Amino acid sequence: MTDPAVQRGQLRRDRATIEDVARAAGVSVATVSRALRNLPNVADSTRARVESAATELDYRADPAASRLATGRSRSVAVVVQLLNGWYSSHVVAGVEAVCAEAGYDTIVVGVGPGSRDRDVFSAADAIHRRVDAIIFVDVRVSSEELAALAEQSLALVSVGHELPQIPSVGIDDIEVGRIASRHLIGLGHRRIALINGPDELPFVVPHQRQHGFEAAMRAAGLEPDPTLYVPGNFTVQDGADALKTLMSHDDPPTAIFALADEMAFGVILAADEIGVRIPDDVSLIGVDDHDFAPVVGLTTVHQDVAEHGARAARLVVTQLGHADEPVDVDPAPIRLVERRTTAPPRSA
Amino acid sequence: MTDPAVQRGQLRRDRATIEDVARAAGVSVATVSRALRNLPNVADSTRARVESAATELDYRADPAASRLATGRSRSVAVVVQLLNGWYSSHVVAGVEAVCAEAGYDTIVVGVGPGSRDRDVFSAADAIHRRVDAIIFVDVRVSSEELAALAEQSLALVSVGHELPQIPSVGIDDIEVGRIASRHLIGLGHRRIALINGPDELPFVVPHQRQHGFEAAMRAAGLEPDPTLYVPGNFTVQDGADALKTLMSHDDPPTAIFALADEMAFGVILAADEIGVRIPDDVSLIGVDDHDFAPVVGLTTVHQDVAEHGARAARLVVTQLGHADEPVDVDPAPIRLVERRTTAPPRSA
DNA sequence: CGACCATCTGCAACCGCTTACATGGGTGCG
DNA sequence: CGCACCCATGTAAGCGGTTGCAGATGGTCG
Repeated sequence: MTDPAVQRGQLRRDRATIEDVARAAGVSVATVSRALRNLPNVADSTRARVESAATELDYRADPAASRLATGRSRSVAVVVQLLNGWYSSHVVAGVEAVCAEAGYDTIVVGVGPGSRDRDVFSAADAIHRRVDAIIFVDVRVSSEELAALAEQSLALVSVGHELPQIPSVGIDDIEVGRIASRHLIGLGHRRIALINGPDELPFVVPHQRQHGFEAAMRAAGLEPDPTLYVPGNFTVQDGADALKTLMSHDDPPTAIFALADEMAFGVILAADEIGVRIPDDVSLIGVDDHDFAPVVGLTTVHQDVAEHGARAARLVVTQLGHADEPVDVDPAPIRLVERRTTAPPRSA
Repeated sequence: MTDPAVQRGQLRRDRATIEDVARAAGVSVATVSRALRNLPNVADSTRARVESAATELDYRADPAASRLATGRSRSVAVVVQLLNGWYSSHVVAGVEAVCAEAGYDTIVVGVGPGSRDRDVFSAADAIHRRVDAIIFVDVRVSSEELAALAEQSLALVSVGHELPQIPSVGIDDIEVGRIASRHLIGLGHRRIALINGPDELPFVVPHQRQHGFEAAMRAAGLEPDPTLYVPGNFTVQDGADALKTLMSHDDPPTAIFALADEMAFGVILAADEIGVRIPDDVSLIGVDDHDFAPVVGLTTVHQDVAEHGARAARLVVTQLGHADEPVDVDPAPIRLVERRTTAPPRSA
C-alpha cells in the first residue's frame, strides 16, 4: 500500500529516544529518566530543562523498554467468560475507564464456553509476563491456579463472586434476595416464586440470592415453597419458559422473583403471549437494573455493574502501588427500584 | 498480604530465561531463539533438543524483551465509543477471539462520550508504541489523525463504517435498506415510515440505509414520504417516541422500518402501551438481529457483528504478516430474518 | 579553614531477546 | 584431491530504558 520500507517498519518514524532528550537538555540519560518520572534528587532547574526538552521533542518513553527494565508492564488483564454479555461488558467498561486514568492498559481475554475452549489456565498462561494484574469477572478459578498466578507476583481481584485468597468486589447477594423479597412481601404477597440459577452447578450468586429470599420469607413468618422454584440459566428464554411452568402450577404464585432481569424480560414476554397481566395477575421483580429494565418498567434491584469494574481496577491499581488512597472494599451499593411490574396481589 | 518481598517483585519467581534454555540444551541463546521461533537453518535434532529443554523449563519468551528487540508488540488496540454497547461489545468479542488465536493481545480503549472526554487523538497517543495495529469501531477519525498514526507504521482498520485511506469491514448498508424495504413492499405496504438516524450529524450508516430504502421504494414505483421519517438516536426510547409521533400522523404508515433493532424494541413497547397491534395494525422491521430480537419475534435484517470484529482482526493480523491467507474484504453477509412483526397490511 | 555531609549528576551494568555477521564443518563438483 | 558453497551455530551488538554506585559540588559546622 504505502511505502513498503515504511511498512516493514525499517523506517519506523524516528521517535525521539531518551538519548535525544538527554542531548537536547544537556544532561545524561539517567537524569532524564529520573526527571521525567519525578524521582527525587533532581534539581528543579534541571527537571524543568528536561521537561521542556521532552515536550519539545514529543518524547514518550518506549513502554517495551520500561517494561523490560522495570519488570512492570503497566497493564491489567480482564478475564471474562462472555465478552459480549451485559454484565461482563459493563464491568470491562468500568475497568477500562479507571485503568486508562491511571495509565494502565486494559487487555481483555475471553475464556470458557463461547471463547474457543480456552480455559482459565491456558489464558493465564498466555498472560504470562504481560500484565501486572488480573481481574477475573464471573469466572471460576481454582485455588491452585490462583496460587500459581500469585507466585508470579500478580495482583489478583475477582468481580462478581468471591474467589479463595483474593479480594473481590461485588454486591451482597444475600441482601439482594432480601430486598427483593421484602418488597414483594410488603406488598402483601404470600406465594412467591423464584426463577433461580442453574440446578446443577452450585453457583454462588444465585445461591446467595435464594438464601436471602428464604431468610426474608421466614423473617415474615412465611415458608418458601420449593415447588415454586424454577431453575434458569439467566437467559430471556429461561424466563419465558419459567413463567409458563409457574402458571400451570396447581396453586400459582402471585409474585415472581427472577434472579436476573434478563429472565424477568422473558417473563414479561411470555406473559403477553399467554395472556397473563403484570402486575395485575402476577407481580414481577428482577435483579440488575439492566438497560432495558426502565424501558419495560421492570421493578428490580439495581446494581452499578460498571462501578464494580471500576472498583476492581482501583483495587489493583492501589495494590500495585500507584495510588495510596484506601479502596472501598465494602459490597457495592444496591437499591430497590420500583417501577410498574409490582403491585399488591389482587386478593389483597 | 503475602511475603512482602515477593510482592514488590524482588523475588519474582525465577522464570527461566532464554539463557537457561540455552545452557540446558547445550547451545547458544541465538540458536534457542531461532529454534523456538521456527526460523530456518536450525538442524532438526537441535531444534528438538531446544524444544524439549524449553518445555522442561516451562520457558516462555518475555514479551517485553521481544517487543523491545523486534519493535513489534504483538498486540492490537480496539478503539471503541461505548465499550458496553451491544454493537461494540460484540465486535470486541470477535476481535479478541481471533487475536487470541493468532497470539495477539487485545487491548481495549474507550473514547468519546461516555469514556471521560478522551478523544481519539489522546487515545492514539496513549497507544503510542504499545500496539501494532488499531481497530476503530464506529468511531470517527479525521484524515490527519489517521495519517499521523499511519506514520507510526500501524496497521489500521475501521469497523462499522468507512474511514478515509484505510480498509474497513462492515455490511453494505445500502443493501440493508433495500432488503428491509423490499420485504415490506413485497408484503403490500405502500406507506412505510422510517425511524432514522440522528438529524444533525451526517452519520454514514443511517444515511446509507435510508438511501437503500428510497432506492427500493422508487424501484417499486413508490415515492418515499419524508413526513414519515422520524429521527432517532438508536435507543429504545427513541423508538418508542417515534411510534407515538407516527401514529398521530394524519395518514399513518402501515409499516415501519427502524434502522436498528433497539429502536424497533421501543416501537414494540410503545405499541403495547398505546394499543397499537403489531403486525395487525402496523408492520415493523429492524436491523441487527439483536440478541433480543428472536425473543420478541422481531423481523429484522441480520448481521453478524462478532464476525465483523473477527474479520477486522484477521485483516490486521494478515497485514502484520503473520498469516498470508487473503482476507475476505467483501461486505459481510446480511440476510432477512422473518419473524412475527411483519405481515401484509390490513387493507391488502 | 578543613572535614563532613547532603544533593545532584553521570557512568555503566543490566533487563531478556533478536539478528547481522563471523566461523567452521560438511558436501558437491571439477 | 581441493575449492567453493551451503548450512548450522556462535559471537556480540544492539533495542531503549532503569538504577546501583561513584564522583562532583556546594554548604555547614566545629
